[in-house]
Amino acid sequence: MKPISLKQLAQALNLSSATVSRALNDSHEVSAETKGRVLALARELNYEPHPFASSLRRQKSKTIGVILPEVANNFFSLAIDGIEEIARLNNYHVLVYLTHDDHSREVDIVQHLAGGRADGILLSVASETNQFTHLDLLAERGIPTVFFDRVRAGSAAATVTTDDHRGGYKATQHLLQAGCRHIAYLLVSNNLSIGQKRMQGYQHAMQEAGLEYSPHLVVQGQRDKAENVALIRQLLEEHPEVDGIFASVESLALSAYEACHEVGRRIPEDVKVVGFSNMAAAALLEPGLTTITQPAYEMGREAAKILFKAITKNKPVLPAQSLELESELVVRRSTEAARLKP
Amino acid sequence: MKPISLKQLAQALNLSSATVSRALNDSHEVSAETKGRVLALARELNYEPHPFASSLRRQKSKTIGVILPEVANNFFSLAIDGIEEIARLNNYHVLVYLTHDDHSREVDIVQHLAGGRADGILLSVASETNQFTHLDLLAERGIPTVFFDRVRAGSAAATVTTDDHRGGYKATQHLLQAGCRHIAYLLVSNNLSIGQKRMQGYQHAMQEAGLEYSPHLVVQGQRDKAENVALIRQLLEEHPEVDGIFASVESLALSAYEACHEVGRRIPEDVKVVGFSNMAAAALLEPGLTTITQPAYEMGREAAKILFKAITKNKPVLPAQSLELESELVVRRSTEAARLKP
DNA sequence: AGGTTTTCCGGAATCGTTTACAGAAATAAA
DNA sequence: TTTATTTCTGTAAACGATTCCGGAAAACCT
Repeated sequence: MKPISLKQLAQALNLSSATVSRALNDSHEVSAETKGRVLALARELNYEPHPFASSLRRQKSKTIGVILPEVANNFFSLAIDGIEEIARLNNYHVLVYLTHDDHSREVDIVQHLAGGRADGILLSVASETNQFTHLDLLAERGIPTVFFDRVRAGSAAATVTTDDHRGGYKATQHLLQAGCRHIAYLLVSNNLSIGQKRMQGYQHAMQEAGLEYSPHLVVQGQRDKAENVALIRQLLEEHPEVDGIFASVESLALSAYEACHEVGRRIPEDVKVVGFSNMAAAALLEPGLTTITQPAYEMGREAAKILFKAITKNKPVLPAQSLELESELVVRRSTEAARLKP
Repeated sequence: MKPISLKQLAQALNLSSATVSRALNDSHEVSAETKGRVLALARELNYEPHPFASSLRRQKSKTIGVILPEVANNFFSLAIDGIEEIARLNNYHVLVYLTHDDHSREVDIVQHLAGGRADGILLSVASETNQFTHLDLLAERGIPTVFFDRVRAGSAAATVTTDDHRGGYKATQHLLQAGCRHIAYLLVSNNLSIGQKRMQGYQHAMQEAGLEYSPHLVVQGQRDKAENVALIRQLLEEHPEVDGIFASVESLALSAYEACHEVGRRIPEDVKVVGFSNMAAAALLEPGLTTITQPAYEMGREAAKILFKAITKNKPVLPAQSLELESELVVRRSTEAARLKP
């Protein structure tokens, strides 16, 4: 019933548990012969060390914690995929926690993890989070932390992000080139790093084109999807001049599509849409959605790699290790310029 | 630097660690007064019990393992969401592992988890898996296991599934009603429970309509997406009579769309498509995809609930606890009958 | 008062490993 | 041959909690 313990193994071999432990850890101070005997029986009896006993003694959990706002989201799903891959290569385990963008939940989780359950943490902050005192605990405890995508503003830790400013700029510029003049910006939260940076890129492009930035064309989404559709719909009705929409996150791009349908605005003829997105089906939408696509899988991998470098070297992660990966503009029909009559 | 231990806490209070432990666990054999003192200082010093020490002694990991084929998939993402929710309510932690449909990986993971790292397991088997000896270990060790969606055929454990047979039947019947006569069936793996059951539903409906089942119209997908598109394309070219496609998993529905585009078959005029899917954007595809939608979030929740019932009662999960939830046919334009000329 | 039961607390063993320390045997050096 | 070194193994003390016992003090009975 219960798995076999090292002590039992030792008894069966007429050895002390110390020797057996050393043999299993391939220590140099045990003869080749006994090593062989131990390994043989261990394999035969299907022995494996109890993870927590080992963790307790070594003060290593062999586990990392991943804290995400949500997982029903193509970006985070792909990121988890990358993270799990690197963790597996390092023989580590992955605990996943979801904040659902709730700050107090984020604090709870971090506090729990700081208790020794994880050797390191990958974090994409909740949109509600604007206080970061809970992260000080991690620093005190010396638990390396890497932020990814949604990062802490002036953090002392490493971050893995995409070129959000540039992405916002590229998206907006693309809309401008397609002929848009009144471009709305949709974001999910004002105190989120990504929302701000992407917006700066948006403003930058607008300014460069000699267009003035209008706060009325900026819509901040809520957590509820139906509400977002209503908000965008309201925007379109109150501002019929809007001829372009830049959604800084995937879900808002979809809401924009729905809102346009509802109020009868055709994409791309009346309104052109571009959005940050990692949706596999972006090309199959009606019409195909022009996207700024982040290398989500690679971001997960890279963030995990940085974390493991810190864990294995037992050093804190330095901000200097931060990485900024490039996002890609994928042009599809949602931003197609009006067709010339043949 | 290091978190405070129970022993230190006891010392500071001039109490034995036994008493402090009991106080923290709200034992009846410690006076209200000392209980108060302990709790107060514990809170002040931000004490929390070391998870592994506690786990080691109590032989409870407070952790469940979730083994999935992949996470970049709307169904599994939603399921994780539900699982995490229930785990949190039970003060449990969630380890996530991905098999990428690799059997040997599944075996590895299960063996690791059987070592005591998890108190229970939620499993959606890899498509490669057709041997289940690795699961016997879990039974021996008394680790409760609940399968969900992709289940073991004649398993002795509980399962949470959707009415796959009925779903397949409904999908096919819907295509038939829309006028299809040559319906192709796409599945991901022949030894997967879901592929088989959904196919039975398909065959059932075909038979009921007096149509004969043709193995040539059944396509088994590979792991690679591009390959799937090619396979479906080949099907469409070799069998121009195909006027309906039923994709038993989401990714194949998308591949079907692409294949149709490539060979110039219009949906729904030439070919109608229906697929199992949990894509949020199904309605926004070109054309909107008719789906059989599974209650993925609820399935995750229910599977987790069953698991926790077993964990807290320390009983194995019984097959009798199995649950079959209803899937829903959501009709969209991809199966719209040919319009009558006005 | 004497006996019995509660109430409350501490000592020490325990969970299953790892590792500092020590010591015996074997080998090398003198 | 004696001494120094290497090679191997074992004893015991950790890691940080929980819990079985046992016992002192207080409270409850006659």
